[in-house]
Amino acid sequence: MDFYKRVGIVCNAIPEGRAASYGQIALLCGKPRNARQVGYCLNRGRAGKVPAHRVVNSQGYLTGAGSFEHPDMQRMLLEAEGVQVSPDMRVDMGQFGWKNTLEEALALRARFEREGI
DNA sequence: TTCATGACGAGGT
DNA sequence: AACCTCGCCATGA
Repeated sequence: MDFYKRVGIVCNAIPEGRAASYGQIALLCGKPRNARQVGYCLNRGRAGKVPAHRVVNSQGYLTGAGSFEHPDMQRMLLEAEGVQVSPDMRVDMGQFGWKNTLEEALALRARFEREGI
C-alpha cells in the first residue's frame, strides 16, 4: 500500500471550509497509528498537490503553520474559505471539523482497493 | 544497523 | 487550562 498516495487522495477529499486532523487522515488511509507520517509527508510535499492548510491537529491547532511559505499562510487560506481561526491559531473542530460518514470511508477504502493503492 | 527526529495523539498530574 | 510522559513509526544521518 502506498500510504502517501492515499494521504493525497484523502486530503483532496476534505471539503472546502472544513478542517481534518492528522489522525483522522491516517485512519481514513487505513493506518490509524500513522498520524505523524501524515504530517511528515505533507511537510515534504509527498502527497502531491493537496489543500494542506485544511489539516490541523486533533485539538484544532494549526501546528503546521510554520512549514508554509509564510507562517500566516495557513491561517489566511482557512479564513479565505470561511473557517474561523482564533488568535491562538486554533480552529473550532466542532464547528469546522470534517465529519466523515461511514460510506465516505468505505468509498475511499474501495477506491484504494480498485486502484491498487 | 543503530539513533535521533518530528505538521501526532491519548492519558495523567 | 497547562504541562508532562509515553507510545507510535517512517525517515535520514
